[in-house]
Amino acid sequence: MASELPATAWTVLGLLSFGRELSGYDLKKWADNSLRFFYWSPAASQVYAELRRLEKVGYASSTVARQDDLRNKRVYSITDAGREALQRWLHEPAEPTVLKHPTMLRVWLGHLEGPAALTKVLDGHRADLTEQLDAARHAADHATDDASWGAYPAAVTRWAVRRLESELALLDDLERDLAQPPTRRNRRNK
Amino acid sequence: MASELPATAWTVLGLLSFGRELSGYDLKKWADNSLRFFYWSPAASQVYAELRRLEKVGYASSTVARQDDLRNKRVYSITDAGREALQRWLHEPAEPTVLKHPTMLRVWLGHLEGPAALTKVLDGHRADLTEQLDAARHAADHATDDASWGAYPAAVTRWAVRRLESELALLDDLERDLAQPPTRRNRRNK
DNA sequence: GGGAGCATGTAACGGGTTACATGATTGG
DNA sequence: CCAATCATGTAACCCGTTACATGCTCCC
Repeated sequence: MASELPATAWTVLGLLSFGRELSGYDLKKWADNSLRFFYWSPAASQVYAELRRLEKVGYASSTVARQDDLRNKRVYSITDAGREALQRWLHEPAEPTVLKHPTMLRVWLGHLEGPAALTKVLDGHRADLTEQLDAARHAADHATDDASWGAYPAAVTRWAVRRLESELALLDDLERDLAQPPTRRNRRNK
Repeated sequence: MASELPATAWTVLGLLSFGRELSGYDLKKWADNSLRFFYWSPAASQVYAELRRLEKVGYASSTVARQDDLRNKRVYSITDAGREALQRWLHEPAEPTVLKHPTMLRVWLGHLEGPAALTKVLDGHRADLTEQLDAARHAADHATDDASWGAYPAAVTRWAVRRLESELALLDDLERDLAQPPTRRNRRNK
């Protein structure tokens, strides 16, 4: 059973499932400003590769759209078979969530460094987070106003915003914890 | 400059940096009940491969410890060069955090399904989260009581617990949001 | 003139996974 | 006796990345 196709193929097919005709270039752009906030954005070359694969198995079809005179691009749309396959995939149990947090790994190795260096690491991370939060807020506002992608993507981008906000809060908690770690005794009882 | 070694090598070396002599088997176990809560746990075969690599570049050294008569295992320890290299690595800017959330991907594709199927997906995810939370709490309690790994790993496991708790809260928020999405109008102004 | 955006790819590489093999010991 | 745990690896595979190539058009 397994999965029939790699994760990237499903996400690309997912992008197509909103009913638009999109080129590889478009797909990469949409991935960059929606998918990346809760999943990830494949390399451009990978997008093209998956599109060719999807077409080969009949889940997508393409036509060449000439726009001006010599400007050509190949646009893809999802097929009925593709939509069905995607639905089947949705019903399978979700793969485990992946969280790979290099900053926490560095904190975890704090004994090599001491508190001073850690503060620097944490500050850097906080800066990254606020930057991401900003981008996510823009995406969420846009998705909330522009109804054309539907309610679900909008809700998910708002989720992404709240997630980043709570990551920031978690960072503060961590710093407090490092300054004043709980012990067996003073641990609030669960 | 880049990174000299793959991420797994640094995490394995990190495990070794706590000063114990550990076998590949041990390493895999420690990864499973600490690292995996905020980073990830490499396959056993990968652990052995990285250990051989670390030894080749002089960041770890190994000796064969025979325990009974014929039970042998190869135990590794970090070298001075290894500790220095690890410290250098800590100082480089952290790689971006990776979050790959298959459940949110499914919600994002909610238009293929409708609310009923989504509830099932979300319930499944909630079950996963509570299970993980349970495991994380055990790890955190253990790390808080057993001082032998030091304060930093303990603080990070507690961070992991809080993170999972807030993920659960975020799930509730998402469900409320899906039931009653904000619009341009009623959006709290920011 | 040149950089940015549009548009699509190829080639090489490697990190990490799964599946499998082996064999010993311990405990129900 | 069999399953689980200890303990270590090999082989095949492939997903996905980086680096690179190409060429057009628009705009400063």
